[in-house]
Amino acid sequence: MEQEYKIENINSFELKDIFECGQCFRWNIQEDGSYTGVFGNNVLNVQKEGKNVIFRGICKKDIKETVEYYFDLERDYEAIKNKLAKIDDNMKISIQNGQGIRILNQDLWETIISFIISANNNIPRIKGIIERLSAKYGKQIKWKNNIYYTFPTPEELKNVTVEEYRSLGLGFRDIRLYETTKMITENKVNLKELEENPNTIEVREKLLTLSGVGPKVADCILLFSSLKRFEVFPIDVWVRRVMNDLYIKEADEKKVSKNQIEKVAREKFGNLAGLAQQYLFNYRRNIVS
DNA sequence: ACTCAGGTATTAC
DNA sequence: GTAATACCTGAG
Repeated sequence: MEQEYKIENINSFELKDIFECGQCFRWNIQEDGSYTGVFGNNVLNVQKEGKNVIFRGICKKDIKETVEYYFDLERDYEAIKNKLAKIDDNMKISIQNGQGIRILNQDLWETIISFIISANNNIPRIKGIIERLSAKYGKQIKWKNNIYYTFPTPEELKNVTVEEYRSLGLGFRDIRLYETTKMITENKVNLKELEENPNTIEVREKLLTLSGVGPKVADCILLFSSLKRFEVFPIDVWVRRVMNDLYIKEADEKKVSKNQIEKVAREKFGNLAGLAQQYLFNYRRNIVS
């Protein structure tokens, strides 16, 4: 049913920072600068007016609760930013650049599949693949004369063949999606157990058994899904670049080892490494484009 | 024509 | 263990 919810005088909430910091793929900017996206069985438009935010759309449950959970509104990002900004000037500048970042509570299954698709791929193509996947196998939601599609559940992908994935433009990731879906529907990996396990090392190990999930994708899943592990530090080409530029300063960034980067991240950022990564990543990407 | 993009799996030392 | 290599696809 259609609902609306407004929050006045909000801090640490900027649409561009949240939706374009690399954590999600299904939010799209509209002509008026607002963003519309699908998550769970909901379609929402998010609009910022001054210091107020307005959420409108089709929401299965109570919109206030839904939004508070998904947008991580309970967390004190001001406090986190203050803490990180004290570390050094690099963090200070990065945070200034993306002060409105929030880490979304995204569905674990959707995050797993999305980041498998992200491997050695670019954002426009990742988004296109996910939309086609949803349009073909997800459920329709109608809102304001538009049709949106939910992200397909494991059951909805259960009988999809490798060839069908290939036809959607998955490329060499087709087999990974097929195998991972199979592992999950056959309960080789139990997502509920992962969500309930407080041991990050164990959860990570389990994620790594999934086809197409390596260290980087596993860390993205840990950080960007409802698993919400802020201590992990996903290292992709951009993070490698920014960490080398700011801290390690090796002439050839490709020679910097992953361990080296992880060590610096742990020492500098501790259990907030994931958040620090997000500010740095966002900053480095913004100064290029 | 050729490189590159949010890496992973496989193979070879 | 660690290094090298192939890999769909489409945009620039």
